[in-house]
Amino acid sequence: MFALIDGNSFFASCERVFRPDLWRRPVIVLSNNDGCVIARSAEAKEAGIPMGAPFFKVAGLAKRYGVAVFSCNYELYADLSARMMACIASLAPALEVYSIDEAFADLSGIADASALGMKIRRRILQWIGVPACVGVAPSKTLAKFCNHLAKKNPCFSGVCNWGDLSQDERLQWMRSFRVSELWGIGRKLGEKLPEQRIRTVFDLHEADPAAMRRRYGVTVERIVHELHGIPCLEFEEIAPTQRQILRSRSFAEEVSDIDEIKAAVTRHAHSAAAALRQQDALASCVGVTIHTSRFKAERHFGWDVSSLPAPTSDTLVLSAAAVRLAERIFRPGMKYKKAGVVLLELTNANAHTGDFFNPGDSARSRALMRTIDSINARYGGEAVKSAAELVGTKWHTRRDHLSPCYTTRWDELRQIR
DNA sequence: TCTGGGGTCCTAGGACCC
DNA sequence: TCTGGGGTCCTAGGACCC
Repeated sequence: MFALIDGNSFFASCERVFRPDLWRRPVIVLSNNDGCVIARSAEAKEAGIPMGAPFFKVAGLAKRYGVAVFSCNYELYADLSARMMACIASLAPALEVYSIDEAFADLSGIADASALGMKIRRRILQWIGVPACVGVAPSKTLAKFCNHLAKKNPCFSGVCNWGDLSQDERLQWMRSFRVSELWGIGRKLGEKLPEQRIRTVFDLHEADPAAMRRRYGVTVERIVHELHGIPCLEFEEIAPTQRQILRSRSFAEEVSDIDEIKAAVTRHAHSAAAALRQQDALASCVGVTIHTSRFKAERHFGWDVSSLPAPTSDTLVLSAAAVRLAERIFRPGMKYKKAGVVLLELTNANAHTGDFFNPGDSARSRALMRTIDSINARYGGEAVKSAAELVGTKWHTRRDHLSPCYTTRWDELRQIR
């Protein structure tokens, strides 16, 4: 049996943890650069604010309903997420962290899964302050579906166990949900399947797996099996190693100055390299993207990659390569809105065999990186950075509604008088 | 004026091997 | 000279997830 534990409106709930005055008010959280709505409390959904809407289009609506608006405070969400995962791990035998707000737990051998689900939910609410729902079922897809039921239907009190439902109830619930709401069915399939008279989750459950495979590929065939309780997706307690690391951000304002582009690219290279070292990996290849706005007539999507002489995790090597690429793809006179750095061809640092003529990172380089990482861990992610990053401010990310990092910065602790 | 960021998997087709 | 059968690797593009 699998359980899927999922924080409700997670980012919005995180913003409420230290703000009891917001417990009944509508809350929304915006994407980077205050671009789009990416999380909404139940009250904000009721007010009619759509998911993914550009903020400038719903700002009037938000004001009218007294919605509390927040810029994305990823540092806060990541810390509360880690606490939530630790809390689940204190009760569940094995955990697969699926995303920042969700985890699968392996409940094989648990006698009363519903009772455990209730306990997990209560503990997360009490220890972390975030409401969560639990779905329990013999496959991941059904666990997702049950979690969805628990979220939408108060009759489940936050925990829905497939095993507790009669066959009639199961079919009834499957008939009442559109196929497009199912995990693994996205926009395209959600449009294509109804053309073949597959409109509800029940219709897909009744479909012939072999025919589904022929028409839509192995992914849809697996979903059909999973709906019958035949697991096709494995429980992955140990996350597979990442294949690429990407850092990119939109700019607050358009940028035409190559030095500001280089400042942004340097920042992203620093951040990506830190993530690389965090997972004990080396990169053999680095790529850079610079984009003008998608919404303007005159456009340029610049992109190039270069191979490094030896696999490395040295920020200075990676950022120098990234800056060279940026210089190569930059077109004078274009107004850029976004830049990114991607690290590719990742390998495990501990399994790496050096090349006699190209030994890669020196002991001196590794010691320097360790020192930078430990200073940044203690004093904040950008305590040590390249002087190149000090150029300009247009490339910075807009974050006009940022909340304090209540749990990770001494000077932003909540004060109570 | 203002429109996010970070990932993975699958498939088809081409190039190449014996 | 031409052909059949079996295989791998790489890439681009599409689709999906949160």
